[in-house]
Amino acid sequence: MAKKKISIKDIAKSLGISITTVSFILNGKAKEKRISDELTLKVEDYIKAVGYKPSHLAQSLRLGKSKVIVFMVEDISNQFFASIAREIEEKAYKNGYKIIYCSTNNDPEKAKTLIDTFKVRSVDGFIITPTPNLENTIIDLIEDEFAVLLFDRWIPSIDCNYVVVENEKSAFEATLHLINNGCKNIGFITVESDQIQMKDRLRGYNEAIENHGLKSNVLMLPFQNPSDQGLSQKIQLFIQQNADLDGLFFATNYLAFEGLQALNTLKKRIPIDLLVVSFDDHYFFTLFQPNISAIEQPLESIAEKLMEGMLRMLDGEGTYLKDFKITLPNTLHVRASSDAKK
Amino acid sequence: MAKKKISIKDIAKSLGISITTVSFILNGKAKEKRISDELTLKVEDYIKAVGYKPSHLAQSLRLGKSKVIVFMVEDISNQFFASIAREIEEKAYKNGYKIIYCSTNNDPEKAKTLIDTFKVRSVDGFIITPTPNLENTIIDLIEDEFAVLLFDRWIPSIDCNYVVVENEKSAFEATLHLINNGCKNIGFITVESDQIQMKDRLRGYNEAIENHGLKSNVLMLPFQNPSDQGLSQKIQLFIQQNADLDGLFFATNYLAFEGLQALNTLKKRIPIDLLVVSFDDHYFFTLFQPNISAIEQPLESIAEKLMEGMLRMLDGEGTYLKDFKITLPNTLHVRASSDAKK
DNA sequence: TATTTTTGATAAATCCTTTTAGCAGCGTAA
DNA sequence: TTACGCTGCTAAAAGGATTTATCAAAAATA
Repeated sequence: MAKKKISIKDIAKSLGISITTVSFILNGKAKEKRISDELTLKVEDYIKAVGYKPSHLAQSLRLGKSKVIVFMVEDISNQFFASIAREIEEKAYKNGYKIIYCSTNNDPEKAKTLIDTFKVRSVDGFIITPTPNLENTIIDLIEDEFAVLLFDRWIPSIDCNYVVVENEKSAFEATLHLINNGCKNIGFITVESDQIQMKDRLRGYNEAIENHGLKSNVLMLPFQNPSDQGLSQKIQLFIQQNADLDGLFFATNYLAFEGLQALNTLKKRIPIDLLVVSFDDHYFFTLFQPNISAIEQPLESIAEKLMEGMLRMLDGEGTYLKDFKITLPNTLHVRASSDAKK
Repeated sequence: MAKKKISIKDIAKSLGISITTVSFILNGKAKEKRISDELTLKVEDYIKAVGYKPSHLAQSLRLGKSKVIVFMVEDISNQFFASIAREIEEKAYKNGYKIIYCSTNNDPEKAKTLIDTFKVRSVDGFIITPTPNLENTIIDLIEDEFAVLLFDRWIPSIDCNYVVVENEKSAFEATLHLINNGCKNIGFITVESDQIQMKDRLRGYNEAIENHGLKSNVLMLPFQNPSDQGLSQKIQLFIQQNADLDGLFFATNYLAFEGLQALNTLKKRIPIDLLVVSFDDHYFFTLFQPNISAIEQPLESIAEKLMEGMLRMLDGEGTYLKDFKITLPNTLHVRASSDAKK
């Protein structure tokens, strides 16, 4: 027994006036369009009484704006992305926008397909963690005047707005922190990937190492699904082959988790045998014994900046924002795992 | 320089035929509507050549279906919900549906507001983890002939389809497992909540306890944001006040994390001093030393069933599914934390 | 040849809104 | 009296699709 949805036309008919008048009143243009106060009030009362709500579909069709933003990440079940999703969602709803999400799995083909799908679904904007080889798709998007914002990584070769963090600087500082705590042989464990944030982290590490005349020692793991097997074993092997390691820096938290397993298996004691620090802080790092030092990305600021940029594009300044290329600072949390005084 | 979007009308004009014909061909009704093969081919070629894609907005408006499903959970940044989101998303896109997500924070007012918002946005279906006091809102939803599916918890007082897990049975079995491993005094740590899944877990625990003539020992923590402080201290106190505890059963994983902190602080050794088991398995439980036994919910099956139900409602059987009230079994993973033979 | 059927296509209504252009009616100024 | 401006409201187009009802021409039947 579904209540038939009431439309603007029904209201007009019931009140014996025109659709136009109702629409003007609905959109707060009564004064501007010289609708009498008397009629305005009458219509407003009636609308409230019947609980009329305009159809957003029809509005979108008419106005060419859907108030939908696509949030496309590598994997929505990843804690980092899920947390940002949560913040974004909050801010979007507050401003009358909805968020549709999708995961690329870092697969360029899937990303392209998804973007194509959404282009024709008349969404207004895209917040994207780009996969490799996505340049042209993103260029098209911008040319088609969609609002586009990259985050987590950006694409140097194209002029597209983004919100990222200081990967290089923080990696530099974390490495420095290990050095200052007495490490002479620091291993950097990362993942084989074109992702610019990963390259930046490696660069930061290498700079600090070189600055102090140390030897770079990098384990580059194949890019694969975090839940895949074998990562831990590979890290184990690396540690065994480099008996003189006295520090480990993990380029992201899931590598650290695997690494901690490896250290456990090898009966290496943290921070006695080795100091440990990781990029991407995680609740679990404070649960683990000893607590693991980590670089925390400012999730809330990232989300804030993303929505700020989106809203500026969508609600006013148009799809091109001059210089909305934002790099946010991280926070290094020093915990027991890298505290030599322990 | 945005390419102007091409519409069905443009195609008709370019080809000198009617909109109707184009539409019929687009919808695969060429044969049925006796459009000649020759013309059909010509139109299809043209459509491919210009890369025309129909406007989903217009289709939705016309057909009254938007191909959008709302996924409303307590908190999308929670690993459990995020993981299911990921699975749902995958299956939805495969079937031409989009997923809009939102988090209620378990706040009934926020939930109602969100549902109201989406009702007028003409979404087709709702997948919901209900907050308290949501009965009437959900009844309205069903009366308005939206496709509705509850999950994680359901509402006994209303006839609404759902997908949940065997909370009572699994809690019973986990408690039994502790008993069989020699526990005489098992503490159950849960959260003050009307949520039916929490009540069921408590009931399962109590049944097993009573069955074996043991004493029920429940710590009911106030419902609050997991990141709030003080949970760990409260658990600590509980453990100290019950010196004879030899087993702990956590009703959900974030309580276990807090509890593990507490045990750490108190220098309690697992599984020597206490056995530990938790509801809701988590990656960290296998990372923690010793590995923590836990009950794993079948995420993929849950997502599968949810989408199966949704699709049946949306693509055919209509909004009322007879007896789609599904309870899925969990898996108890016995690990070092509850293995007395250790 | 006259009538009916089939074939191949289309006009127009509909979904619900926004917005431009315009229409009466009335008072005022010339 | 004529012209003009203002007031209060509305008709109709547009946005992009689907679908019902209809129509002309050709083919089949009587």
